[in-house]
Amino acid sequence: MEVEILKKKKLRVTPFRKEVLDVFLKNEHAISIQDIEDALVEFDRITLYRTIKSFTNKGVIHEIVMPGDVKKLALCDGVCDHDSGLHEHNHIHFQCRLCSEVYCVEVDELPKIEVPGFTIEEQEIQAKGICAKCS
Amino acid sequence: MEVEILKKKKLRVTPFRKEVLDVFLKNEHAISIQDIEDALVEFDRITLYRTIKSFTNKGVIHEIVMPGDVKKLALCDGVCDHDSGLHEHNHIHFQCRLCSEVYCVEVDELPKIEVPGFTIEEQEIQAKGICAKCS
DNA sequence: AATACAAATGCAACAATATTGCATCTATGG
DNA sequence: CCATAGATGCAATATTGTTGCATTTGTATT
Repeated sequence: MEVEILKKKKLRVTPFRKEVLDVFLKNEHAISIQDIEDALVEFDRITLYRTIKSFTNKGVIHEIVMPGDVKKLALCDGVCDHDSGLHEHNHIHFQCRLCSEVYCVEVDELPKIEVPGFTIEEQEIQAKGICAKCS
Repeated sequence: MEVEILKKKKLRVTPFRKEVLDVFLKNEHAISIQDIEDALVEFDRITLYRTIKSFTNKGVIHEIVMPGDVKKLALCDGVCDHDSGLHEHNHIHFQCRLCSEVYCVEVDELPKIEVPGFTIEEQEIQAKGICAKCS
């Protein structure tokens, strides 16, 4: 599983990368760098940061920053494959007011915003409320 | 101007706070903490951080984090008045791909997203494209 | 299977960003 | 004008992220 994901994105397969990827695969919600550190038994912090950067650049994961919260990371759907900026997501980022977890939620269609004078090329939606589990 | 804003939000009026508020009033786009530091002649960095925190808590300003960019700050419309989380904005956050500036753009109506199982209470939209000036 | 080489790792040092404690000062309501 | 809660300034420290460099490892190629 981890191997296929890495190979598909042309990333070299190493034990450490598989471990990091495992942490993402074991969580259905977005995780913080601290969460990853807690899940790993022994690791080098610098290598972790570089791994995260590689994963982000190749579209394996993407960053999510909810207002007032630490940066979180989540697996991409498989369509992301560029080096910076917003990714082509068909999902919104949702944070639950009760459990504080951040989820990437699939939506059929994102509404198109129109703003006079501005050309909108990409957009992302961040929402807060109550998640399915806490309802 | 600065005094009214501060008093309305029940914040004590000090020379430093007026200076910081001035920096916001002089920019029509969101600014980084670095931008504020550059605009001030002599200041205490810790006091600046605390001022920003007070302003944010009282809804004078709000944080904007665009993917891959540093945190930026912008004045609130006047409707924000709570201590954390998303604010009740009627605008979207827009970053220009060319000049990199971040703008809060007023929109008549934000589209409502529906997600089965999730109760969405607040939402924020982040967009990228070309701004009015760079068009 | 051996090899060559680009890429990843691990360590040290450091840079940027943000917070806490505490003593002092000041804006504001009475 | 005074009392005092809140703001400031300084020192120390925490958190988060980066860079350089020597060494190791994964992968494609022979």
